[in-house]
Order: sequence, then structure tokens, then C-alpha cells
Amino acid sequence: MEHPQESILACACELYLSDGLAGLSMRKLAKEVGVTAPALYRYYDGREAVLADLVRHAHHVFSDYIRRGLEAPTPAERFASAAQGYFDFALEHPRWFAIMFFGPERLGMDSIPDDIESMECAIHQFWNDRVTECMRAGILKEGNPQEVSLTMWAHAHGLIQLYHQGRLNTDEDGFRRLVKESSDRLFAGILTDDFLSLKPFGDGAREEEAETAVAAGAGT
Amino acid sequence: MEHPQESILACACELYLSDGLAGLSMRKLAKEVGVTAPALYRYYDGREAVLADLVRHAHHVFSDYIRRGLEAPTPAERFASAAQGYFDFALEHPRWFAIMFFGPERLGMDSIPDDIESMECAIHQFWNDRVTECMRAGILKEGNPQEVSLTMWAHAHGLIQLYHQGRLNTDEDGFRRLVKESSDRLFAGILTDDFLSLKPFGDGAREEEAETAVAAGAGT
DNA sequence: GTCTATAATCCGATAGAC
DNA sequence: GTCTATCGGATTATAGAC
Repeated sequence: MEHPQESILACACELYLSDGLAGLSMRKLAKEVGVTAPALYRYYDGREAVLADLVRHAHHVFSDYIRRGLEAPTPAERFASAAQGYFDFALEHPRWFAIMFFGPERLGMDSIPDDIESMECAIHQFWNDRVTECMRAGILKEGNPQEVSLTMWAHAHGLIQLYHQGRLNTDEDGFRRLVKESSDRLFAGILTDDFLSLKPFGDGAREEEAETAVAAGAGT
Repeated sequence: MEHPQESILACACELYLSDGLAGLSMRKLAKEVGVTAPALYRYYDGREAVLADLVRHAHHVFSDYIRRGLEAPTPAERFASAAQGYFDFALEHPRWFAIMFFGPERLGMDSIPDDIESMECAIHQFWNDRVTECMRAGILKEGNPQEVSLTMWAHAHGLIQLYHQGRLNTDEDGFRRLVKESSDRLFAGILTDDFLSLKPFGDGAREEEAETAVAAGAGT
């Protein structure tokens, strides 16, 4: 190959997707590439560096998924297609989804490389932009976009995690239905109006923080 | 010790809590116990059996947390204290929380032992009971208790996962505040009333399934 | 740039003596 | 019931020849 690094990374992807993290060793990777293990160290400082590139790759694929449909005309459509892309990515590429949320300990690193942390921040910003758009369009209640997007992110992330761990006892079609129904509940609320008009669970500070919101831009 | 199994398990807990799953080897465990590795095999068939007992232990601790306060007088209080116990457990014992959601692959098992799966089902039933109670009390909108509890479970689980992976950039106090605010949003809904009365995102089948719900018992 | 050879560890699990 | 000794395997990573 003209660019050894790329073919090494391609083989690393293949190995990771088929055998998982534990199955990705420098020896197996070398065998897959067609060289011996020491040769890999010409292009990667070690296993950690390979894993870091895998995480970067996952972020690129993920980014493609959530950004497709970004040219839709309305904020609601842009949000919906981004959310759809999120679940599509998680369901079509569970291992790529997983490696994005492994954390440094699981990856055998001291800390996440800076450029990867930047990609994570870019994702946060992306969702903040979607939420801010929808607030301005009057679709979402006013509020702190970061906190509102956290609520939706946590809900989606939790659903996916539970499904991937096989704790929902359903197949992919059933899961997609569950996601839809559960999202509807999140959007509409689950408390009765009677109870809501009386007194919510906590101190119920939900109205007086409107001025702290609506500030971010719309780029990535 | 009079009961070798128990002291082995105690050491295994200690080792797991300090060094994580990867740090728990039969050799280290033996050293911790004060014997040599082969002696362990008198009491455990192998590493998998030790891990299974760790998962069982985690479930017992977890169960204590979510069931404390179960003698409260109202369904709302019982639910609130159970939810509080859930987050307390996750924050005070992150590694015990984590091992409950590792899945067989991560534990190096073919499948989860039956008795552990039973414990997982008992947890599901516990939350279904809490939700059913609150529906009957008019606190939660009528609906399928399993699906409503899934929405709340996913939200809580996702929040905890994201926090434990350090993706929320906040300390424990800040996280507890985020949890409170995000839960309020989930309870009350995040869409504007205007948009909600028009047409929710999907087909919006939320009213016509009331008769399928409200059937479960109230015991654990 | 790639190889052979190897260092240095670690692992789970077992056989058989005591 | 515990030990010593060991099997058989894995891993990352390096030294030095070619």
C-alpha cells in the first residue's frame, strides 16, 4: 500500500468490529495487515495510538449520521433528522457507538487526547444549536439549551445502552417503536395536568430562568 | 476463617472496587486472601464464578438502596425515595453500579446466570409497581406502566452513564442539581403547549391506550 | 522498513505431593 | 485443603540484523 497507516487503520477497524476491543491486539493486527508486529510501531506509537484513531474514526462516522438532513428547511425537521441519525448510527454501528463512550480507563489511556475531546465538544454544540433553533421557532419551551439537550441526550443514550445490553427484551423494530413512544412521553410530559398545576416534585423552578437561555449561534 | 468462600468474596469485592474488573485476577485475589491461586478453585469453579458472585453482591446492595423508604405512606413518596436511592447508589458506589450493567461479553461469560436474570426481573417489577401505584394515585398519566417506567429509567440511566464517563463537566453536587432539573423537565414535558395542542412529532397516539394499562399488583 | 528473536509480564487452570 | 511446580497461552514492546 502507498499509505501504510491507512491500511493499518482499516485492518484495525475490521478487527475491532468483528472481535471487539479485547480482540484487538498488535499481533493480530499485524497478522491481518500482513506484516509482523514490530513493523506496526513504525506507524503507531503503540496500541493506545491505534485505539485513539479508532475513536476518531467513530466520531467521523457519527458526525456524518447526525448531520445528514441538516439542510432541511425547518428547525423541527433538522432536529428530527439529527435524532433519527443518532439512533440509526447506534443501531447500525453498535461497536462504533460503544467506543465513543468507553472512557479513558476502558481504553487503557491516562486521558482522552485533546483532539478527541474537541470532537466531543463539537457534538455538544451541535445539539445545543438544534435545541436553540427549536426554542426560537416556538417548538420547545424556553430554557437553558444545554440543560434541555442534556435531558434528551440522557434519555436517548439510556435507551440505547439498555437496548444494547439486552435488557429491553425486544428486537430492533420493537426498540424503534419503544423509542418513538418514549420520546413522545418525554416531549409531552408524564405527569397529569392536575398534579402539575398543583405542585411538581421539587421546588419547580421552571419559568424564571428564561432569560438565561437563547444565546448560542447556529454553526457547528 | 470459618467460611472461606465469604472471605474470598470479601477480598474480591475489595480488589474490584480498587482496581476494577481488569485488576481482578485469580492470582491477585489469592494473594489478597493469603493463599495461593490453586486453593481458590476449591471454592470457586473459576474466575467467572467469582465475577458472578460480585454481580450478585452488587444487586443486593442496590436492592437495599432502592427499597429503603418503601414504608413511606404515599406512592409519590415511595417513588421519590426509590429514585433517590437509585441515584445515591450510582453516586456512592459507581463500580457496583457499573458491574450490574456490564453484560455477559464484558464479564467473559457466555450468558448471565439464571438467578442474576431473576434479580434483574425483580428490579423491573419493582419499578412497574412504583409507577402503577402513582398512576392509580392520579400522579402519573395513565398508560402502560412498563413503558412509562422505561422512559424514566432510560433518562436516569443515561444521566448516570454520561456523568460517570465525565462528559457532563460537573462535580457531584452539580450533577445532582442537573438530575433534579432534568427530571422536572421529564415530568412536565418539554414541548410548548401550543405546539403540543397542534400536532406532536409522530402520530401522537397517547390517549387511546389507557385501557391496556393498570393491571399489575403492588408486591415486589 | 521489515524482519527474527526475545525480553518481561501477565493470565487461567491443572497435576500431584503432602 | 493447601501447597509447589508447571502447562500453555496471551500480551506489549524492544534490540539488533538485514
